[in-house]
Amino acid sequence: MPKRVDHDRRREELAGALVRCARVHGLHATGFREVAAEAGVSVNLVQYYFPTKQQLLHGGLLHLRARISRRLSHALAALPEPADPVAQVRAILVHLMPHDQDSADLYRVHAAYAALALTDPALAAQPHTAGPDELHPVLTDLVTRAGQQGRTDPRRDPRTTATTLLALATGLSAYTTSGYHTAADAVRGLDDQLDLLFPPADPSPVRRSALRG
Amino acid sequence: MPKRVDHDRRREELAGALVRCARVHGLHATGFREVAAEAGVSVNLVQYYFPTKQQLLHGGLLHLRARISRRLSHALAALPEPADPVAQVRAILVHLMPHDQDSADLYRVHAAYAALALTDPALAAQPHTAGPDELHPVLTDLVTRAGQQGRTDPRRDPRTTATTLLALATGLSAYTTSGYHTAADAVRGLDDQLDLLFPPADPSPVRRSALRG
DNA sequence: GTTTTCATAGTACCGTTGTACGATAAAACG
DNA sequence: CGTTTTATCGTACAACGGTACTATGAAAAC
Repeated sequence: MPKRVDHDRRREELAGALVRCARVHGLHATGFREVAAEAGVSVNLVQYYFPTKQQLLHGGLLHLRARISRRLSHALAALPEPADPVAQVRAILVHLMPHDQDSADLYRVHAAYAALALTDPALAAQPHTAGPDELHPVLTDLVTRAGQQGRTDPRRDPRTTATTLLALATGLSAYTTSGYHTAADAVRGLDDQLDLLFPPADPSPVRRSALRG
Repeated sequence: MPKRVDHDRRREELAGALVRCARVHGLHATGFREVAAEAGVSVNLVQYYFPTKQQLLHGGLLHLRARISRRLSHALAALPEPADPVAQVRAILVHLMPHDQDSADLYRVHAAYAALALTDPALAAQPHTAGPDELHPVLTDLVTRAGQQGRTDPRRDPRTTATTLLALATGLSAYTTSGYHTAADAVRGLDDQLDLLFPPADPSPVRRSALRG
């Protein structure tokens, strides 16, 4: 075997194996032995790259976040060019939710990390474990831009709208993952909310005025 | 010690101890020994009432659900008499969210159960583990009643509205529990959404018309 | 060509966990 | 009063977890 190995690459492989295990048996039940078996290497090799379990878990979290972030970038890049802020908001939220097999797996494990962080201070100390820390400003900015284009009620606080949308996506994702409804239902719920917040410039009767006057 | 003991009572006590432990160290890290120590009894006594760990976990879940349900009933009973459906919806959702120490603990452990159910088929098989199974019809009914009173857009599907509200409450609760924002912020977000869905019969300028025509 | 370094493997150790077994005091029952 | 039941306890056992120690073949360095 060669002497020099790309440690980062190897860590990525092992972190991928960790996520693959956690997706099935859960994060708490995934240890060195399972990861090693999944990756097809010895137990000690896992320890060679992740000396302690905390580092292993941390590596898995980094891997997870990188994959989610990559998916999000692709989704945004695939949007048609005249960047519509509402469409961007929708793209971000939809691709945050478990809408296909891959994203369902990612969300599942991410939820497991979030649950673990509730009681594990070492994980909670890691930035971006579960919260919308870095996404919230982005959404706030997009919502603000949409407001400047007159797409929403100017009296609404964009930060509140961003929080609401993120929380809704989170809740809908949780229900999808629990099997309470389908991914399509979740997307429908999200679109419904987007229509409510950013009413389409429609020739149809105005949504709300029907029940006034 | 007396010969006859109310087993159900004892089980409640032990389940309470389980929840108290899980609140701090997490559900997966809570075993017979911690529960026994928390309850001030021997390890074997816990096993006497919950022979296996699955039964112990199941007992804790039942205890949890009973307490949440009791809190909800009290919240609904405390409402002023001419039952306003929107106020009832709000009461249900607010008291589902972690808005004080007790409900924060309950939500925390409930979230741990939900996370565990994602990978533990035995828990997932238990009804009402995490989903809004029994609350959704209630909310749908209340939203329908609100619609009959002309409080909301008649074109909206009450079931969709109920799902949205539940998912929003879930997401806001998750962020509160993760420490991303305060419980008051979460309630504000919920109230904002309720105002959006059920605009107050206001003398003030109509919310949405400001940006049309 | 020898020596050092490095990636990998096997195995062993110790703590913890769920679970089982046996013991005991007290109450109930005859 | 004796016996049986019952709530409780202490201890033990087998398995599994993370972690540490040692070995080994191969590449690199000199």
